[in-house]
Amino acid sequence: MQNKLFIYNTLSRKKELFEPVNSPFVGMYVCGPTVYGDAHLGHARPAITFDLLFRYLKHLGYKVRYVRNITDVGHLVNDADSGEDKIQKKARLDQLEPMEVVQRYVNSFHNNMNQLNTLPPSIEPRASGHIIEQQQMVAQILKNGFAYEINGSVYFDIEKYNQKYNYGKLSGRVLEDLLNNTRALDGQEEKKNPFDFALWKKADPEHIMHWPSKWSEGYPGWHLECSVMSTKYLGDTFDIHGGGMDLVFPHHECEIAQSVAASGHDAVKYWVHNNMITINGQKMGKSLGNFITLNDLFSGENELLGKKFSPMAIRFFILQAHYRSTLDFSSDAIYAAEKGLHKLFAGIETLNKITVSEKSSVDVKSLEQKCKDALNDDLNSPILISHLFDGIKIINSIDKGKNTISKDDLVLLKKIYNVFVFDILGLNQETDCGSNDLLDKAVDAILNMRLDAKKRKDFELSDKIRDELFKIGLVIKDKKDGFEWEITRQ
RNA sequence: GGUCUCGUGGCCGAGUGGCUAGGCGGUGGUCUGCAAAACCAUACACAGCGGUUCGAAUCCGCUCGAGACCUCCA
Repeated sequence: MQNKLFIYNTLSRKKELFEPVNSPFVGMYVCGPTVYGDAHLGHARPAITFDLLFRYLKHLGYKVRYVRNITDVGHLVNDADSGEDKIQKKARLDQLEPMEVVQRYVNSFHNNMNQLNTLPPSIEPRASGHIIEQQQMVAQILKNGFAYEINGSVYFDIEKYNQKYNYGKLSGRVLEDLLNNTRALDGQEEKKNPFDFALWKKADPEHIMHWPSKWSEGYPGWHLECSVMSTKYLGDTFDIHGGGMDLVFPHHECEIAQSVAASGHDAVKYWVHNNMITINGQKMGKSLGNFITLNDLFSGENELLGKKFSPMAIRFFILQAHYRSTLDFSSDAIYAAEKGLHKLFAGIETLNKITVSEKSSVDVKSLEQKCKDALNDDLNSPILISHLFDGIKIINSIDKGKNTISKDDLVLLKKIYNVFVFDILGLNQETDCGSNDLLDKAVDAILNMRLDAKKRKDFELSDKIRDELFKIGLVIKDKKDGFEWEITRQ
């Protein structure tokens, strides 16, 4: 294996050599959204991070099955195990059928994910479609003695589990410490222990999303769906489980406990977590209300923005930071990313024009190696991008005649940009959305008249044309033998 | 309060015990009728104080500051 991918495993807190359980097959499960609102910038991060991983693993030749769930039931608004279902709440507020809410936001999510050019997962299972499987897992955990039933609800018995296994190994928590520092929460009377969590919850009379079971008319607990759906589609033991860092505790910790309690062994080999996007240094999140939806970013309709940003600018913005670092949002930061992306694509256009020589005065092979090394080092996309910018400098120097490139090297150089920029980073060149054939011809006609004016040295007229076009959003770029123009984004 | 993470130049953001990160912005230049765009070249940094070391921004300790998780959260 020439490529050795190292990936940071939250479980060991180390970068580990990636070796699939059953090579060349790779199973990857990523926690998807709870669909009760439009996706915001925070949702874009795991989507893009694991899209990058998905693409890179495929590039390395693995057969990857990528499963990302849709949570359409079971998450509660308030305290753990009491309170109202988020989707139900939203349905009540909007006077919609719960599944209507789900469908609306699933559609919106898919649309946003397409805009960001993330590849669709291989399987996108929904919690509501796996109620029976979840009940089966609850039964198995009960049978194994790590859960108890009370008043029609079933709770996971943390203390019992911790006697035999280690609850807290993912998040580095110690159960005793947790117990000593518990906040007082309401609605926990039924539980033996505050850290016990619901596997099955009896529905209150007003609760409209519920299913029959042998314990009660109720609904599944909020950690269960991932344990169930990941192993159902990826097998008892699979390679990668991903998600946001905020899910490490308690969500993923509980998932581990459930899986181990049910099957006796861990299901996941590598736990991979992306960090948060912050705004003014603080986590962007639904509950804090400081989030910006992707739709707002793309349309510019937000006070914080002052300008709209293309999906690719957002994608590039996220890829310019390492996935395990926080990334601070600001309009300026995304603007900078957008400009950088423009420069990258301009360089690639130049690459497609440069001419070959007998020999190369540049080292293309080492550029390729640096790009590979960057990704192999825990998906270091910012380093990869910095090398790609170095390459752009080389491309420009060849174009200007300061360096030369051989035919073979040019082929390789083009391959590098195709593979890394388009295939792996998943960037694409967006077509000008406002552009069309008629507009192209009209602007060309005007600019040809401007060219005539310039030849007559009628600069007053030519400048006026340039200024007027600029005002309506067109930038004119004069060239030695003509002109180019493009639409500026507002 | 407990556990953990982080503090890099105007901004975003890599990295690391000795070798330029990169992008945006700034400045200077090439180009241009002038601009713009593009390209080239540059300056600006490692929170503070100690310690380890031939050498630390990088390791250790302390101080200050910010944040995450402990409740749904990507």
